[in-house]
Amino acid sequence: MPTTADIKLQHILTIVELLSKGARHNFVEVTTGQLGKNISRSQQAASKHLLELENSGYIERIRRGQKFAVRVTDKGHTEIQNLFSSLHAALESSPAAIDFEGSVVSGMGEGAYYMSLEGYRRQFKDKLGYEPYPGTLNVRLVDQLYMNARRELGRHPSIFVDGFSDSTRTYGWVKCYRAIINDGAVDNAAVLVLERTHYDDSMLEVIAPVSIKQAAGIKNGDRIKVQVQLAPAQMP
Amino acid sequence: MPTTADIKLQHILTIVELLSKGARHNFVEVTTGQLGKNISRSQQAASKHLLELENSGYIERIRRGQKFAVRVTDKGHTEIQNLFSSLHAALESSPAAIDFEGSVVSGMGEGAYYMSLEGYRRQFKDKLGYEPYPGTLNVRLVDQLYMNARRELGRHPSIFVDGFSDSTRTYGWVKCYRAIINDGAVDNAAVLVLERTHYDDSMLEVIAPVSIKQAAGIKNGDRIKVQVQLAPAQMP
DNA sequence: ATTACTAGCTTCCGAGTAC
DNA sequence: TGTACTCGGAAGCTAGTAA
Repeated sequence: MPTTADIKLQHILTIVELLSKGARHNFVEVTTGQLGKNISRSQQAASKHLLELENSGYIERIRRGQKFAVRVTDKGHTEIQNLFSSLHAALESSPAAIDFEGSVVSGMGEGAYYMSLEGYRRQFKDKLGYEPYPGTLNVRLVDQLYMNARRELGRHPSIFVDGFSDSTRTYGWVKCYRAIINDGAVDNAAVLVLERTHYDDSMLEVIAPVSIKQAAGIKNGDRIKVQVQLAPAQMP
Repeated sequence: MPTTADIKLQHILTIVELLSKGARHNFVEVTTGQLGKNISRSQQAASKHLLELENSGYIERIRRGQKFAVRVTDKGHTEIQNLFSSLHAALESSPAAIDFEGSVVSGMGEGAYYMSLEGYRRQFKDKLGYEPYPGTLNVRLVDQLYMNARRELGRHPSIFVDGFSDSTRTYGWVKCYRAIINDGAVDNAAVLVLERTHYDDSMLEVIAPVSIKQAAGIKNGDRIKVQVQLAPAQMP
């Protein structure tokens, strides 16, 4: 629960604008007209904001002839810092993991075949650190909710396996995402997003260095949880 | 000018609350009642917020029976990041300097006497890196604006010179702030804030390794600019 | 020119309630 | 239980204008 105290949301833009004019430590001259323009409000609204902020002790004003010189007080600065911290926490607290749930289905064998090609296997070894156990585990997602997440999975940064071609045809790229099966039964699996897939968004294809079915003690039709680990979020 | 785009201020709390519940990558179940409580609004308001955010593409919802599962979209996340960046810039952009303007007055000689005591001089040498030119320069501030700033100068982090005592009496501490005179005519001066001062808020006492009057080419009565350099702002 | 008051409009919120 | 509709009141904004 964000602890944004008792400052009015509407006043944030005003204080931010003042701060960016350097009003943290020095009194700066601002006209209500200019301020209004900068916060996309009328001159009158800006005037009201300043009055309210002054009455609440968030800013300090000194008459300079007809204009005012304004400075943000410690109280005002603290409020903005609190909001900043709330945003920081909210943006950081992303667990950077996407949870899926589905049921194990017998693969079509097709995916398993492609993934066994030397052109892919060599890259898996290089980039994932292991040669996958033969075959891919197919997971049929059980809820629209997971399908939506699946659809956008490929947009996240991935371990990228390049496509290649042999004498007869070309093979598309594969994006790999490290994943954990059933809360840790297998902790170094990888979910694959294929350039040319034969499945829709309701299917997840998973590989691992070992047999997932065996390691997790599951069989076709069983429920399975797949947690995709994303790269740590980047902060600007 | 902050570039906070077209998201409504009122919706920020809602998105932040959703994000802190982990709704960045996964759909999370939230009831409008609970959400309303957490953002200090009614259930109805929360419901309206979600509807508007959904229509604007900032969040995505999926019906789960009677409840909803909600996720923040990239668009929504970007908006919050933009606001975050604005705040960051506003809080950072503090030039961390306080400007003063005043006129040079002949000191009372008193300050100069105290500052020449060995108990102070040794610490100046240690902590400022130089032995001050004998005497302090006194600056009478010319505007209420500067006096207000002067009053709170002592609250900022300083180079602290301890008090001491000799056989006859005790001497108070001195807070030093590095300062620049007349845009660089002297760039290693220091403004002093004394525990026991005999001046009011309209006076600034300045020392430097050289004669400020001589280095800046000024005499009593002349206008002078003193820019106090604060330590870089700390970010939580 | 600048601040800020008033009047009126729009937006936002909360209560009651349908589903 | 849940969501979300309508409606009345509160809050915020703008235009006009006084000082």
